[in-house]
Amino acid sequence: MRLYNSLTRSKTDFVPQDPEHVTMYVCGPTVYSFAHIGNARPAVVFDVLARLLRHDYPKLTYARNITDIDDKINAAAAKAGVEIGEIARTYTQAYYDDLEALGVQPPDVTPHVTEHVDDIISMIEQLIAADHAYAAEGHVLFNVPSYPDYGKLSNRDRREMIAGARVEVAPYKQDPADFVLWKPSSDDQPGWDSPWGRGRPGWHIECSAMAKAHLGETIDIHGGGSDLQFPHHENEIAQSTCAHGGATYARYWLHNGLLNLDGQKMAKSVGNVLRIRDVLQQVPGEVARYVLLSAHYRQPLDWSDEVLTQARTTLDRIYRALEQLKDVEAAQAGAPDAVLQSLRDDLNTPQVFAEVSELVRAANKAGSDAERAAVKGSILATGALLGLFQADPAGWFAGETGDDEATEIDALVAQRQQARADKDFAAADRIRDELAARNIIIEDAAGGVRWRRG
RNA sequence: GGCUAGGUGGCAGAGUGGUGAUGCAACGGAUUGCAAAUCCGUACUACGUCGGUUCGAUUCCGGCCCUAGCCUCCA
Repeated sequence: MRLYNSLTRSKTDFVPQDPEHVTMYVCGPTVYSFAHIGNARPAVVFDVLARLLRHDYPKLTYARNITDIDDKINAAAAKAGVEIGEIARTYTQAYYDDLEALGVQPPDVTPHVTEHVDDIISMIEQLIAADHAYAAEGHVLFNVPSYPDYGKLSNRDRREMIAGARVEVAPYKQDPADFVLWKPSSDDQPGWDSPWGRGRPGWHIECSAMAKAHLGETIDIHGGGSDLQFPHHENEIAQSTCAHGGATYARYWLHNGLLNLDGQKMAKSVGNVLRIRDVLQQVPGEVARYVLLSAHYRQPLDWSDEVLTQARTTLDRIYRALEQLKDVEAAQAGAPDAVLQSLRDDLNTPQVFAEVSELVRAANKAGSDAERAAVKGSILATGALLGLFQADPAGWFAGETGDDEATEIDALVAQRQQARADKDFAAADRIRDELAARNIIIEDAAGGVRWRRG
């Protein structure tokens, strides 16, 4: 498997430190509001990577955190007049629900910051003991000059950053680039007792502490959005490396490209957010998932109604082929080599979709039962790696149709079939028009009639 | 201003130093009671721009233009 490592800015062979046990950590959300579709991209992309790693290696431990201590959560709670925990719980559950709808398998571990405050405190103590951090006015700060490699991941020169003059200068900082590991809480703010008084962790330390707690000092793969490369991941590297006596923190850094809406990145801070649940009102989760995988994960992805429509059309075509094969038992052959090779080439999902379309054509042309069984097995096995194509085809085409309505439609379709058998095409077309008016499209396939939502 | 990605046919989107993926849309044909679907085929003179290297560049190198991201919270 080859992966593009942001740290070396090159595609390299992936060699796990322990081939018997691969470890991966992905930055999860801060739960202060509903997740938007851009937040879904890393979840979906790294879900596919996790599936591939499980396919290729005997064991994977995949951790994706929930950041449930954050000043934005505090602000949301204050605004809503509820406890912090309630905000965190509400949006954590919403995140789980949204991802489930997108076919994302739960990671092996979902660490919460609130459960790791002790780990955070002890890591900060280690950093202070090693002279990489210092306490000042109730804060604890990481001393950036103490780590000469700082800036390596984001290819940034410290002096130039300071020249940018956008770093916050605070009187208690020894160096303008120093960042907060721990900060004091006022009485009305959530806080935890610590050697430096009652306070709460800064933004970056939680990932370092949780990765260590669940995956050890050196992890194989660390993923997240490209906007986290600096400062978040840079700071994680500094903290973890310095706390662990120089041990490598993450061996492969993977960053997904951002999602654009109207040519601009989608972000809560920009205000052009499209929530996952808004998208799910519009299309099935699988359509959204297909769109998220339709561009290479490192490329920017423009979200629009057009790409949703195209994804739906493509999935219709795939499910149509599977529907034709519904009476064929799929061969247990696994995904085709071409598919595996494409996925192992830095997760080239667009290439995989090209291969899927070849499979679909082969399915539509297949003459023998053996061929049909083989190609069905290939499509389903490919889909299992992508988290797609696993739905029941009839259910896919019925969409949101209720059982009662489906029964009624089935009856009308049967009537039309009888009319056609009687060569009463006027009656048959009348029924078809009637259904068309309800946005139901009839397809007279070789093996029988099929109907779908238009 | 610094750093990092990109700029591919009507749209989406891979990829490659020399036989121009794939899907959608378009067009023609087969099939069909008619449609839809499916299959076959065609086309769009596709690779931001100007130079360089090369027998040959969309693919390598350099300049320029443009876009997005990061440099501050952000997936």
